[in-house]
Amino acid sequence: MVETSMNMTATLARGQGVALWRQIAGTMEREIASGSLAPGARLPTEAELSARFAVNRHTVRRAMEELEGRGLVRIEQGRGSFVAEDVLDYPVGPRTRFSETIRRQNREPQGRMLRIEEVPAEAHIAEQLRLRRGRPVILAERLSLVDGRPIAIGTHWFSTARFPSIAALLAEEASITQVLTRLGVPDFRRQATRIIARMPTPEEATLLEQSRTRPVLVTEAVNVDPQGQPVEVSSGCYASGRVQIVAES
Amino acid sequence: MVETSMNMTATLARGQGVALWRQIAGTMEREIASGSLAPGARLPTEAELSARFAVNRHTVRRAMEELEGRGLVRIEQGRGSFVAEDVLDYPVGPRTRFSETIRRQNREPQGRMLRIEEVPAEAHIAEQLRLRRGRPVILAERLSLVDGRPIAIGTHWFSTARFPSIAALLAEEASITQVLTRLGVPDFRRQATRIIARMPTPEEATLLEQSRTRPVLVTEAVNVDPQGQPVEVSSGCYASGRVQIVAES
DNA sequence: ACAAATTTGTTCGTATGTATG
DNA sequence: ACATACATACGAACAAATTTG
Repeated sequence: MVETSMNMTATLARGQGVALWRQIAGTMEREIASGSLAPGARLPTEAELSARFAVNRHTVRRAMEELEGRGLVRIEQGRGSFVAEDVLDYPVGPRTRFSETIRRQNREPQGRMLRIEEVPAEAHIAEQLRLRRGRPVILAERLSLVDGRPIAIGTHWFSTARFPSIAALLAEEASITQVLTRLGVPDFRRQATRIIARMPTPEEATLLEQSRTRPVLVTEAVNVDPQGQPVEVSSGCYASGRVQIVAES
Repeated sequence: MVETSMNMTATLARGQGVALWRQIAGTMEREIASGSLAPGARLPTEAELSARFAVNRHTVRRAMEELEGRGLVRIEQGRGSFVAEDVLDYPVGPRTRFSETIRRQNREPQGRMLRIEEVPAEAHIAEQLRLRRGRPVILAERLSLVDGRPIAIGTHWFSTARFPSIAALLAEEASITQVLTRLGVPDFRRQATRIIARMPTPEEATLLEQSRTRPVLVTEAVNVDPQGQPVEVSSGCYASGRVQIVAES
């Protein structure tokens, strides 16, 4: 149970021409705007709020509906209500680069390499890299964070034959772009990005600090060099609710 | 219980240099390719297959893994295995038009209008149409089908002030593009498309003939006329698993 | 809301055949 | 001939997800 006694029973102006639910919504909006309720923080339950404001639960619900409609809170049946976090725009386009796009939104991008392995190419990875199935490929998996919150799991496949030394470089250097530059591919372009939705695996949910009942967005794309040769197959698994993918036209 | 006696116990060549699981995979691949197992059809259970081929369940599972890896079947824990249906590519770009993109994939697009209503504009719809909140807007909701299968629910908002007669036209004519042409907007362009994933509402799941435990992809975009004036806010709710969104670069 | 039945997923263990050096 | 590694195949038990009653 959350300690709520710090909030003394709020006094509302009854019969003064302003509906109680509007006063409640206004009070909560101020608390959210002031930062005393941080983004992502859990709000008191409807029962707690109705006790605090000494009103019926329906009145609180009307106020919460208003706040949800204005995008200030997020209400989840069976879980609770939460201060809305601003969703991050994740643009996809021919020159999609993680760090740049994040910094353009005045946020701080970070990355943590999860694993780098050499594995035999699965059928569809091999096809896109124009290799034979089973050929060795380097698989690099990285967790991307923004402002300390996990945002996406990126998985990248490279041909070992084309980039024999890439594993070591990836281990040192965080950025895929920089690693490819050092390997003689200073420029590459993203072809079509395919986007699907699915439920996360337990590991994905843990890494993304996300409920297992909420879906993830999954992208897949091939990066090609200026000669049109495939350089990398990359896949991203995004925490839905914290990210929206923006396809620029 | 499904009647399986029509399939007599298949005879596999043991000890002839071809692994049993490969023979099983080959047999099932032929049955799928021949069309005797149609796309979307449920395959026999692992238990039934292991009886049919007189092998251990692991051996059947190894064969199924192979087929899944090659994209021929889809295996779902607790439900069963199914012959894969090809996912529909749904491109988003500046000139996205439902019917054209579907026909280009040699499929038959259809549409069914679900409702046309005049409602007050919610905050974010109003903002994108550059109206004041609460101003009347026409809301049109349509189910899109391809080859008879529901694919997406499209919702469209238009300013009543700008298009006073649009409701009647939408009721007659299926295509948004044609209706706008007749209203003096022969050309429009799609700006950025935002894409998120979420769980469907019960109504959405029913309309899309989809399990409520599978997510949907939701797109939102604004169409603007050549002068840059917003013409329409449109949102699409896509059955994940039957469709993938393709962002062209 | 709960329980049962069905179906796939995972993890043990055991045994055998085949390719390699 | 032998040792080793690897793929194949079978068996049992249990876990997890889904559907049905």
